[in-house]
Amino acid sequence: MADAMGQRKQAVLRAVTDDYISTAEPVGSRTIARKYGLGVSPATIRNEMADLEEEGYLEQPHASAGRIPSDKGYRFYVDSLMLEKPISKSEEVRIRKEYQRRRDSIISLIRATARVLGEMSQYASVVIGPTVKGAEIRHIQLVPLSSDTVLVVVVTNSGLVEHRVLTIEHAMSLSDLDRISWVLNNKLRGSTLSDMRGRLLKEIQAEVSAYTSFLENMFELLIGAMRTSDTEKVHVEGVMQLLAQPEFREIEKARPVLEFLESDELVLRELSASARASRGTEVTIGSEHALEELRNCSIVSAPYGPGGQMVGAVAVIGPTRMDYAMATALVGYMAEQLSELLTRLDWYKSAE
Amino acid sequence: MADAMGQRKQAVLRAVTDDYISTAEPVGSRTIARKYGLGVSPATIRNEMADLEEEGYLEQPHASAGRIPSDKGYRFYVDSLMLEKPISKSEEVRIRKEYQRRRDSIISLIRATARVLGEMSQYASVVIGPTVKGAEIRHIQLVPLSSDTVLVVVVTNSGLVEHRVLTIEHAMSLSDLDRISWVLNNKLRGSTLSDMRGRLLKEIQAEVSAYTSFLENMFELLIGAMRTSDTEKVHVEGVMQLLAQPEFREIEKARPVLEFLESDELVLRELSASARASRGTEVTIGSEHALEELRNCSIVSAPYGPGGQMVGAVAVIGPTRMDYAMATALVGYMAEQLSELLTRLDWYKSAE
DNA sequence: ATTAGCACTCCCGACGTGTGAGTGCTAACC
DNA sequence: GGTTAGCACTCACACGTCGGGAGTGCTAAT
Repeated sequence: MADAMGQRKQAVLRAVTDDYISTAEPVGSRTIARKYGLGVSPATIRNEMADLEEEGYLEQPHASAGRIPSDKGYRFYVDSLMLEKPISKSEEVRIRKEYQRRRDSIISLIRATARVLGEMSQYASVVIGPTVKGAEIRHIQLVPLSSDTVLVVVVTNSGLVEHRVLTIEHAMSLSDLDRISWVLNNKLRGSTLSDMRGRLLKEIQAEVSAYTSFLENMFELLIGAMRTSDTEKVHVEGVMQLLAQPEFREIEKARPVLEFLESDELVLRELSASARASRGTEVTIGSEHALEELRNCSIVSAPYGPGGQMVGAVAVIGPTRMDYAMATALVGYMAEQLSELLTRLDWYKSAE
Repeated sequence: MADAMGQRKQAVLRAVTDDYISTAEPVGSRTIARKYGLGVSPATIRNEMADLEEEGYLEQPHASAGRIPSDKGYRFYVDSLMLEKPISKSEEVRIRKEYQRRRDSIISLIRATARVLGEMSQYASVVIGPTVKGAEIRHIQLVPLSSDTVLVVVVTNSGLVEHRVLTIEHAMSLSDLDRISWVLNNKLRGSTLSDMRGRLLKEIQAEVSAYTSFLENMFELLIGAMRTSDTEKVHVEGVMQLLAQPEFREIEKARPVLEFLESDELVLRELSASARASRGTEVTIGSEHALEELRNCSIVSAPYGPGGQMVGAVAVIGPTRMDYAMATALVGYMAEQLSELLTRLDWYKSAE
């Protein structure tokens, strides 16, 4: 923090981290000297390592073991030491192929993203589906279900489809519903759901005055729905791979993470920050997490969305001993590709 | 199988199974004699147990341990020995409350079902969402997304909403799409998706002859979509609880089940039989499963659907040492409640 | 500043052993 | 003949001991 780290010390920290990431075993001075050509003896490495430990970059599981990086060490590694590891041509092809096949709905895309990310990273992956909150309304349709229920279907500009069942007091005929649908569409097309309550509500009520209370209920429902629907959009894959990692072999260690991943609410809260901020790929390491449950994990996340407007996030969750170079490259690429696809879906100029 | 089992032998088998289910420890003759008032000495119990073992109902983990039920033993227990354990009033209330809050869409219902089932059973739960296959079409809507894509939204009688993005060759105006939507609705309302290809396709093409190829593509897409969409409807909850069970404490034991639960395809294949057959609650025990991965598990499943027509299934997955009485009661009740809710949504007589 | 040498620490697996739970068998009992 | 008491036998498991090995920190020499 205070003084810049010497070149060799950085090399040692990088070597320790690289080695620990790939072997999961504490690494000793001898190993470093042998496998990484620093041209100095183990004793010298030992001195450097002792310094690094004192400064908080390394730690020792027990007195006679090798060193492993601390969270601070990983942080420095990610920020300054890590060598870029661009994704391979074959991976790229695999991803494109997968996306080619899943163009038929946004949900397919999201699910495919989660799956591919999980398989390729060998960690757990999370994808937060696009939020409806700020989205533009493209179409609203009322469909009668039973004598006292109506289904409200909303389509947004990015191809999202939300629907809710609305209970009504008085039976309404098909033509009534069609007429209301028609008015709604004319008034609402192009505005966002959040716009709905104010001015527009009044205008619409004026036009179909017979159904004031129906409309009020509907808006209430829709606005409420948009708030709660988010938790239904968390997609998790690859939990198994996470359990295959040596740090999670005893279930007691894995429990906190699994509990986190099982709770859509928690996942959403944790990642929504990253989804909104357009900071690009972001790494959060162990104790940097606000959540106690994640102190043994790292998360690599990136927001995505059409044309720079971020609507969701993709992420990989693994042990702090994660292959950060691979994960950042992969997450970044997936977010980029997904954004591009969404952009292509969304450039219809509300003509006519 | 051949001869009816003596009363006392049955009592012993029940005692062993009950005890093992609640303690997860092999149970010895002494325990039985003490905890379950059979009025005979341990030695007598030992003789009975030796017989039961010979007949294949019990087995011994190792020579000096107590007995545990074999799969055959569990089967007999489930079929003839198990005492009914109806769900408690408070559980009932909890379930009703939960359902009260989730009436706003079918997906909410399904998810709530999975969650409640998981929490209450303390095992993993699976819910297969309703299939669109045989459902009646209530509404079709075409919504333009970009200049070369159209979103097709289909609403079915049970309130299911499916949507797919369709790529088109020539740009189509909003009014064109509206007109086609209108024709489609008139023709298709009330028929099922499977009906679509034959007669109806021709009729519709005659009416809007300008868009022959568009319609063909759309039908193709929809029919394909309905086939593949199923795998998107598997909801799993409570994997954590499964891992908390003593038999899955070492991850190696849990891996097969977890792999099964992670693969929507496998889950669907395994449960779709139970979903279609209207046999009611069904129990499959360990080696009775066709899948090798499930040899350490039991599944309690029941189909659900509106008015006797089954469209999906709910299930609980646990170790073979599962509390079958609780699981069958719970699964049965949930399926019943869910069916009732769906029935209520679906009695609109296509008036007008 | 770097390195060789060395004593020291600590984890880990192997081995032996005792204990306790539970069995099967045999012989007595009703 | 079914039931029971008694007893020897068998394992799994927990516990303590004991080297071996890996890796360190320190000191003194280069």
